[in-house]
Amino acid sequence: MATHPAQRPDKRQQLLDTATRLFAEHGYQAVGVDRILAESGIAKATLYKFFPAKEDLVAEVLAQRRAGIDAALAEAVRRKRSARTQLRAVFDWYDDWMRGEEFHGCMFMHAAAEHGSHHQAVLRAVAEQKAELVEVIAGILERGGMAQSAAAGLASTMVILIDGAIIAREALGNRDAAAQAWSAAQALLPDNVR
Amino acid sequence: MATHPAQRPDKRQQLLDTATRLFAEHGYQAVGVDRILAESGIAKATLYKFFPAKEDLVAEVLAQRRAGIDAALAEAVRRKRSARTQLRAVFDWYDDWMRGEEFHGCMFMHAAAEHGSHHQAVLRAVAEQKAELVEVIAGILERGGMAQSAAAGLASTMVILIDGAIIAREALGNRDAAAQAWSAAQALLPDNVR
DNA sequence: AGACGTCGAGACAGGTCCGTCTAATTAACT
DNA sequence: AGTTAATTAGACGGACCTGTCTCGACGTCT
Repeated sequence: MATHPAQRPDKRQQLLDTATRLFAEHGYQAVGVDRILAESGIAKATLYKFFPAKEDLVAEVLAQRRAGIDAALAEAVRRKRSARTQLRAVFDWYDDWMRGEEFHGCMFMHAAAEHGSHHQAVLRAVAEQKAELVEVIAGILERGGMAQSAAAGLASTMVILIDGAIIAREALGNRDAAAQAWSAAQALLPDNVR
Repeated sequence: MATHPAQRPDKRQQLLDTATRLFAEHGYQAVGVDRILAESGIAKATLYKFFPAKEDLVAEVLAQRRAGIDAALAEAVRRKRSARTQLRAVFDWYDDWMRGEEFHGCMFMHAAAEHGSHHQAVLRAVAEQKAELVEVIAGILERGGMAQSAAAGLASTMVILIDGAIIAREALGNRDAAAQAWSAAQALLPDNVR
C-alpha cells in the first residue's frame, strides 16, 4: 500500500520552477510544453500526470508566484514597526525586484494580456493578486491610524503607482520607477500616518 | 500603366481596422490571419499583398493606434489654455477611454507582454509610445513654468499613474482608476503650475 | 470587344503544438 | 529475487497556423 518509490513531488516542483522561469521570460503561449520538458529533463507523461492540461500548469505557476510574493511582503512588513516604514518596505521590495537584470515584468499582467477576456480562471487569479496587494497596503494604513475608507482609497492609488512603475520598468527600462513611485506615495501620505 | 481598377486602399484599412479590433479584444497570437480575413471578408492574397507577414500587420496596427492616440491627445490639449487644464484634458481622455464597455487594456502593454523580450521592433514601438506620452506631459509642464528636469521627472511619474490606472481598470475592473490617478497627479503638481 | 489588374475562395505544404499512448527502464519495498 | 509503481523516451494523431499558390469572377481601361 505504501507508495513504493518514495513518491517524488520534487518532479512536480521542478516542472513548476522551469515553467515559471520560461513563462516569465517568454510568455505563456510562446513556451510549449515540449520546451518545458526539454529544459527540465522530465518526461511528458509525468507532466500530464500532475497537470491534466497546460492551462492547469499555468494556473499553478500563478498560484505559487502569488504565494511567494505574499510571503515575501509579509516578511518584509513584519520586520518594520511604523506604518510608514512598513509601507516603505513594500515599495523597497518592488524596487529590489525591478532593479534586477532578470526582471521580465509582472507575470499576472502578462497572463491577463495573453488570456485576454476569455479565460476566466486566469483573469480571476490576476484580480485576486492585485486585490490582495491593495488589502495588504490598506491594512498597513489602517493600523497607522487611517480610517478604513480613506485607507482603501489610498491603498488603491498606491497599487496604481506600483503597477505603473512595473510598466515603466518593463516598457522603458526605467530602473528608478519604483523609487519614483515611492516618492509620489510619500507625498500622498497624510502627516498623521507615522 | 494607370492602376486600372481604381486602386482600393480601403481594403488595407479594412484589414487594419478588423485586426485592431480583434487584437485589442483577444490578443495578438490568439487571433489568426484566417479569422481576420473571415471577419473582414477579404481574401488571404490581398492581406499578404499589403503585409508580407503577420508581424508587419501587427506593427502597422500599433503604428496607427499610436498615431490615433497622439492626434486625440493633441486635439484635447489644444482646446485648453492653462497647464493645469491641459493636463486634466490628458487624464480626462484616458478616463473616457477607460470607462467604456469596450475597454480591453492597452494594446502596447499587451504587445510587450506577448512578444516578450525577443521581438525588438514591437518592444521599441511600445517604448516609443510611452516615451512620447512622457514628452507630451513634460511639454505641458514646461510651458506651465516648470524647469525642464523637474518637468521630466514629474511627467514620468504621471505616466506611471496613467499606466497603473490602466492596469487597475483591466485587472480589477476599477472604472474610477483614471480619476484616482488624476487626484494623485493634482496632489503632486506644484502650486506654481497654473 | 478584348486585355489587364484586382479580388475572393480555398486548396495546399510545412511547421508547431497539445495531449495520448506504448514500451522500456528504474527504484523501492517485501 | 520478485513485485509494483513511478518515470523516461519518443512516436503518434489531430488540430491549428502561417504563407504560397491556383483558379475563376469582376470591373476598368483602351
